Amino acid sequence: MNVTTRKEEIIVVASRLFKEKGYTAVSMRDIAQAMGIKAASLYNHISGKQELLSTLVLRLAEDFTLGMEAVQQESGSQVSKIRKVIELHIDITVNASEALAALNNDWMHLEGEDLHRFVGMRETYEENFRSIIKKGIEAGELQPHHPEVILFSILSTLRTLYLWYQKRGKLDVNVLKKDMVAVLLRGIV
Amino acid sequence: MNVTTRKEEIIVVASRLFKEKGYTAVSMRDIAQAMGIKAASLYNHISGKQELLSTLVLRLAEDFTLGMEAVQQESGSQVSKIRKVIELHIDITVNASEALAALNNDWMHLEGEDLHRFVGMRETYEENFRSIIKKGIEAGELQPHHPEVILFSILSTLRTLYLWYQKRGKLDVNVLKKDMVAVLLRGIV
DNA sequence: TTACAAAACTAACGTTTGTTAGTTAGAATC
DNA sequence: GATTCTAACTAACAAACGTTAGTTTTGTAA
Repeated sequence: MNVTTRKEEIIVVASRLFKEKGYTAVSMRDIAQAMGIKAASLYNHISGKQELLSTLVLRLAEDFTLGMEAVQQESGSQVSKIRKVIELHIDITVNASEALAALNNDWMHLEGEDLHRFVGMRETYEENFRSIIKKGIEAGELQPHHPEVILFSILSTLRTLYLWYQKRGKLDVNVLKKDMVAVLLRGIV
Repeated sequence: MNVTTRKEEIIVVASRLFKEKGYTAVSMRDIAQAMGIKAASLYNHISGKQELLSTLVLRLAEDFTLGMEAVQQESGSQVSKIRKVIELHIDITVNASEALAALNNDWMHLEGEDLHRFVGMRETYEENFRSIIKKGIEAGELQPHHPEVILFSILSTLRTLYLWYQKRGKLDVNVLKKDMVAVLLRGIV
């Protein structure tokens, strides 16, 4: 009994290469070489390059969607929901930092229904987040800034967290959560 | 006398395509078609695809470097320097939003000395920013959070500004500056 | 030992890629 | 009017691409 299938191994290797050079710049021969086999052998396990991308991206997109739905159904304040969203991003980043690169940079190379589905999920996600922020402003919990500025200030930081969170030594996840919540909610001055 | 050279037109078209699909996914035939000419004709004006990328990226990188040097030589508080950096990013974003995509996503496809130079410039830039933040914390101007968290929270938002600042209608540049400074410095609660 | 399935291989395919060479039409300069 | 320059063209190249077909090796179960 093997703990991971060969297919899963390919996906892991591919996500690492995609992170380094981007989906288009990585060839099937690159992926094969990184696994010590020939390109044609990959096709015993996967249907093609596109499957690698769509698996990586859509899996993660569903994690985000489910996480956001859970947050949405909570009963606390809007600020506490935002805190939950921040923690959601950090949790996903910590154990899927490679695949996040594909989600952020290569989603536009999805094809057909996969592309359509991803874009829909992303729009829904942003709309849910925007709704939390607007309610927070209405309730007087948040400063009355342009909601779009608030939304994308937070989201930009969370989305690119994968690029830097592991660069400088090991930031403990809980410390990171605490610091990021503080910085994103209460600022730095 | 023409106000822009043909070469400059190619660079503009290329940056637009690079933003949409990424450097590797854009072919010379794509660029040529977008200009209504054949791929081979491009070579009357440029030396190759790589020149397009390095021109786009290094030009912008120098803008950032010069801007940061100017900020560094100011005499105000560290917080006012950070405010200047925020404004610098917004100014560059507003009139070079296409090229910023290449700088953010495709710099790794630079070759040889160009790659080396870019990475050096980016490291210096981050180091200068980090230094401002550290001094700000020491001086008691900034909250004593992990400097790395502060640095990349701000930088992530500024670097991906090009992705969203023009999506929702026209945000006036000065309003945008004011809002972003407020959100990034003082938070949202 | 045989049988079977999993996972590798070699060889090749049709396309697309960036780029070069050589040519041509029109405008500017002498 | 002859010459030079600019900017387009056609044709073609070698290399790299994703993928397919058919074959061989390897490990497991009967």
